[in-house]
Amino acid sequence: MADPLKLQDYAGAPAPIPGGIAARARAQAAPRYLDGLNPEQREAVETLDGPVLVLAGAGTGKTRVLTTRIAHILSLGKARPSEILAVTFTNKAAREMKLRIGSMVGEAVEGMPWLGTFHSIGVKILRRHAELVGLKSGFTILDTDDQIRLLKQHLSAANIDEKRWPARVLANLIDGWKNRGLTPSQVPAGEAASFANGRGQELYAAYQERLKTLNATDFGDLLLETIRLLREQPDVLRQYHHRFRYILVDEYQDTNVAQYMWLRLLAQRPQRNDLLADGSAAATPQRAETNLCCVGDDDQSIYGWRGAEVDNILRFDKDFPGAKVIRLERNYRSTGHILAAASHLIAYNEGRLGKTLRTEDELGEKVTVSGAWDSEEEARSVGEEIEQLQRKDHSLNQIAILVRASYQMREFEDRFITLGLPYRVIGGPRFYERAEIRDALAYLRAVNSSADDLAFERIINVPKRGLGDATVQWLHEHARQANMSMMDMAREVANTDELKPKPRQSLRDLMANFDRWAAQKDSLPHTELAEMILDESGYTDMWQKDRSADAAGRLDNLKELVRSMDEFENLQGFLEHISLVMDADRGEQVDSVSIMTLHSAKGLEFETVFLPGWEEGLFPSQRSLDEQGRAGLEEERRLAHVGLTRARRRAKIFFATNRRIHGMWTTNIPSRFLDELPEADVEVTEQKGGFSFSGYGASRFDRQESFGSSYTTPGWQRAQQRGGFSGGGYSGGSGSAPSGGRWQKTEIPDLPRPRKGPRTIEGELVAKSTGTASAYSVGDRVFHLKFGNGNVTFVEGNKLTIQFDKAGEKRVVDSFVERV
DNA sequence: CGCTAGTCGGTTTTT
DNA sequence: CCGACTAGCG
Repeated sequence: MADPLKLQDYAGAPAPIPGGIAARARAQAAPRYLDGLNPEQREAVETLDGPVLVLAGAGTGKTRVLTTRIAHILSLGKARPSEILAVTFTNKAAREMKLRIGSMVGEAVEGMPWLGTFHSIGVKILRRHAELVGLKSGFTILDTDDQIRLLKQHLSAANIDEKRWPARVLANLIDGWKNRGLTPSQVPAGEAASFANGRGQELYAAYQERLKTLNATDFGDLLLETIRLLREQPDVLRQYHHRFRYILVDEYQDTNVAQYMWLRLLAQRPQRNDLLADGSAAATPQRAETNLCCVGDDDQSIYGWRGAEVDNILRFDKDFPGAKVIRLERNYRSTGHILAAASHLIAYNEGRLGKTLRTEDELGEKVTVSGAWDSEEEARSVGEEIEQLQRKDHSLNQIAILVRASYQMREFEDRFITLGLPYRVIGGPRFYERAEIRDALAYLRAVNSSADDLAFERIINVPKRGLGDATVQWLHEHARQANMSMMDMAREVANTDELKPKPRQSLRDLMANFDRWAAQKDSLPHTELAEMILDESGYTDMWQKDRSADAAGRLDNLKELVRSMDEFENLQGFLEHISLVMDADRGEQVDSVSIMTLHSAKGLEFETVFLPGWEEGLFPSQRSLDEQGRAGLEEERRLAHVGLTRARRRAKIFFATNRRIHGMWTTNIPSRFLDELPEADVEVTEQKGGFSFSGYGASRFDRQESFGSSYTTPGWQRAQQRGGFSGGGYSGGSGSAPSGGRWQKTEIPDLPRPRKGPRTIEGELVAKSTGTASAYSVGDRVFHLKFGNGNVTFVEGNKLTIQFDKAGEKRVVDSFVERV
């Protein structure tokens, strides 16, 4: 620690006398960090003893309460930084919390080793006591990809047809069991039977067995094994009970059963007598208290589908008797109309604790609802509105488009590319999940430990070096028989004539490389080692030769990876943390519109939020309804609530009558959520008398005959053929065959619709053209970030028409391309 | 072994 | 429509 003295100062001593006086003195000085908290927030910060549940509605200062509470504990000397357990769900949240605590208490935050995600804290505990659960402390953590590859091996070993019973499905099943804290023997018979004719449980058990031999865990084990450890080793449990004087949990509504069990073990301390074994425990009066503080919002629980149990938060006061429940209902984010709309909507949910959000802000703009004929027009409207805002000097960084499903994004991307409107897509594959990163890591893992079969297998033929399935299979079997790692087996067999000459030579070269790298592992700085490995293995070369659009990006990612290794002491340290902590937080500084899913928007806020796709079937998602029934609907509604409450000043909802999903045109009716918005806070735009606010029976958004302008979209043409949209848009028929179902997919034969791009939008394009001649001319070879390489075929002002090698013909603004 | 043409199946995402 | 995965050929 950089400055132990300062740390001591904050921490105080457990003994009551010096800390007490100092604390009182500080309290009288009315610590500055408490300034500006409202009474409820203050109560949440100052109620330190016993279980506390803080129900923090959207925008009510949840993180502030959490961080201030920690600062408060520290400055009162109630606990040392190392005696506080603070749990979040994501690394991002943990980082942010650390940052904010740091800004209040300074370096003391560096002494908080127990601030992190459930998983990272689980690892920390497990590494210390690994032998007690049958692991060695250097165990590796497998991610989903490794997990699936391992399961594939098991499936083929068990002679199970992978077509019928995919490894993916089994992985999900096992994950689900682990989320619920179930070990193989605890899996309910009925569920185990659902996979491979009742062999699910057996496979789960075999998989766990295999993990132990590999000295590996998957993500679920990080929780499950910790639970097992704490249950089976009372001494260890006592040690942590003693250590953690205060426990704080963020986003409690997202906890799953395993996390809940984990938490309860740590938080539900035995009564005081049990603790008196330790001398210092007797000295402090509240030792036996469960100083647990959970912060969450049942109305923002949107991860039920991956095991989160809203129930955990709903019954908190039963689990922790005497719990104090504090509601934070003053919203500091959104204007009146937005908040009213969101509150009214969420009130339709039955399973909730119930909060009433208030704001002292002005009413502001009403939430707008706009209809569009199809998703293309929807994207066009959103684009126009954004450009209007842009003209009024609104920052694009303060604008977000929040969609239900990621396939909705493309439409906006296409449109924004045409307009030359900068945007960024948030989410998508995360940094460490990208193939190139995983490959690079596999090389490093294999060099670091010759026992890491999974890593070795991943890169044995990447780049292609003539070591295909046959060779890998051979190595696999023989390594297993000889009870040695694949790498060791490979090293041996490379010098015999058991393999055909070609693979043998390849293998020999590869192993020579590995030996050389391993020899330099300790002498060379690990970043240099990494660069060397990536170069000499031919991996960098492979991407440099690749001419696809994302190859450049991948090379950047690799550079980024090597850069990020700098922060670690050595290769070992880097690899230990990488599997848990690696995520791309490379904040683009360019002013741009954010496009993301509603899920990934949780916790964020923007001045203006666009919410497209509010249609039955899409939002609420039909699948959610089918699979989860009412619970599914309520979760979708919470998602809508999350979406609306992301907006500070403007929320703009859209729905499209026609949408192309997977190449099929579907006709949808407006979302029921639209009917659940309060009339007084909503403004329906861009319709000429079509919408009548007729109460909740017949949707007031159902009737759509009256969009005035002329449209050339397929949906419109189809509608005209059919004679308009009477009948509420339910019918999905193509005109010939009658359609039964409401969500019937309808294939439209290729109508003579205008070619995508130029024609329908010519007017706008010309109007926006800068007039200055483009620096490009016909025939130029250019590179585009999204579309890759192509040739310019037409130039008009700053707009280029480009024939891309892979993506086909597109029209883009010239600032989006560069010459190659 | 590696490439390519065909099939299949497509919410939401963290660790 | 578009990507991921596989069977089957060179």
